[in-house]
Amino acid sequence: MQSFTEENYLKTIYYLANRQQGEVSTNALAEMTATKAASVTDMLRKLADKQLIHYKKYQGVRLTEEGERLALQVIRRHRLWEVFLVEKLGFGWEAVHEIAEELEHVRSEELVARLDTYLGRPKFDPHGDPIPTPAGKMPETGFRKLSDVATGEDVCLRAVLEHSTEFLQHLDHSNLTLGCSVTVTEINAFDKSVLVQIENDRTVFVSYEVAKNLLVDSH
Amino acid sequence: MQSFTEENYLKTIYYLANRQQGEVSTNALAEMTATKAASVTDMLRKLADKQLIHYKKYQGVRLTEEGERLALQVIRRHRLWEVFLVEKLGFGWEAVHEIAEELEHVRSEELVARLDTYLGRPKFDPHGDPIPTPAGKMPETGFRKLSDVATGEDVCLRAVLEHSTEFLQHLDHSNLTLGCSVTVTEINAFDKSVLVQIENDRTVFVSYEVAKNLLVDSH
DNA sequence: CTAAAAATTTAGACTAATCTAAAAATTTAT
DNA sequence: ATAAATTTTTAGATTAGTCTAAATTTTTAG
Ligand SMILES: [Mn+2]
Ligand SMILES: [Mn+2]
Ligand SMILES: [Mn+2]
Ligand SMILES: [Mn+2]
Repeated sequence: MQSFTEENYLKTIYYLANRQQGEVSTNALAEMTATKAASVTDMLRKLADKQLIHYKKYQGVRLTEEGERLALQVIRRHRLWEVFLVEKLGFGWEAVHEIAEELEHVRSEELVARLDTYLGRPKFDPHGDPIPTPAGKMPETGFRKLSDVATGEDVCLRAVLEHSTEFLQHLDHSNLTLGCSVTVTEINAFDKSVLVQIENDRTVFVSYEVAKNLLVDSH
Repeated sequence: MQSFTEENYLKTIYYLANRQQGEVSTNALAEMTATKAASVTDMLRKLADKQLIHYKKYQGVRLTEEGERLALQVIRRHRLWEVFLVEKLGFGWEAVHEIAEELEHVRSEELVARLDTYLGRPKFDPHGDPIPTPAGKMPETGFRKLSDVATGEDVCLRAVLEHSTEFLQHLDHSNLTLGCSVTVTEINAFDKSVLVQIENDRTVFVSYEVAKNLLVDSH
């Protein structure tokens, strides 16, 4: 059994490993967990002793199979709770992350299984992130960035890469909702901003910064 | 802001103070929290420093107003989550306490308020225990024990005093469900066991041990 | 009312998680 | 290829919560 702290480290290692390529560095972990590098080193030794990570001094860190399984269980719980908070309790998608950070540490297999059933076995969380399987596998999504879509293409908004309140509220104000169908009508050659038509209705302006953080697929 | 541990001590002090009369003893707390008396003493000093309890060495302990308010907030969260687990996720009433022990420590006013609304502002948890108000007051229930009911009286099952799995499952098997109306048809003079007729239908045998742990009211 | 028993507190130690400052290893740049 | 810069680890402390063993206070009983 792991502590809250150990679970948070495992989750963070998972995220960083999938953000960059190869081993995760001590400093990157220190920044993400808002601790100091010295503290991270101590924890890495502990996780290595428990066989949850591969760790050689000065060489960075990588999850073992068991470590990845545990990390994905935590992420599964996090994302299921986020679905609950949005779908059942009516929270906005910008408000749920903080609360899910706490709920994710309630470890009861039975609870997670029943919550999953209650929510209708969702495949994605409110931000479009895939929910890991009970067995501990992260589903692949073939999403690409809106900034990579060609003019005239008709795609479906699926996920956000940026989770900040400001970004999510900006999307709300622009009527850009996950699940909605958009057509790229124009791409500005200079600043790469795009105009998209939402659900064959109104057209909205999307800056390159925003388009880079929106994931879509082709229905 | 209190730690999980501090919240658990406050809650335990509240329960013990309302179980007996007067101050709560160090040993009673040690037993309830499954720690040693020496550890309790350390924590009592800390809670006293934070003005959450009245504490004089060797004299036992009592919650301050602020301490009681916090204890009741924890109990409110615990009981609301128990309602959620039974009503929404379909857990049996014997299975929810353990999980609620963890969920009760997720501190988000907004979460508790929304959960309360979502559940329909319940007044009682699955065991018939009253849910404290958001302001931190414990509602009074005028319940009395089934063992104190006279022959011929018609009452409603409202709560259990004993929360063990064995007891709760025994009630399930006897078709004794909270909310159901029972009439005492006979009281055995020797062992104080009673016969009750459930919902004007079948009659079941209730031992004195069980009757002492069932609370009822007169509709 | 004293002496034994019981309850409580103190003293000193341990673990988990963190920190700062200093040392060591690795990477980068001349 | 060496020196400088950066990253990482070690050393030594700190805090929360816990423990055992010993000391102290309160309660109970003769
Ligand atoms: Mn999140
Ligand atoms: Mn999310
Ligand atoms: Mn309970
Ligand atoms: Mn209960």
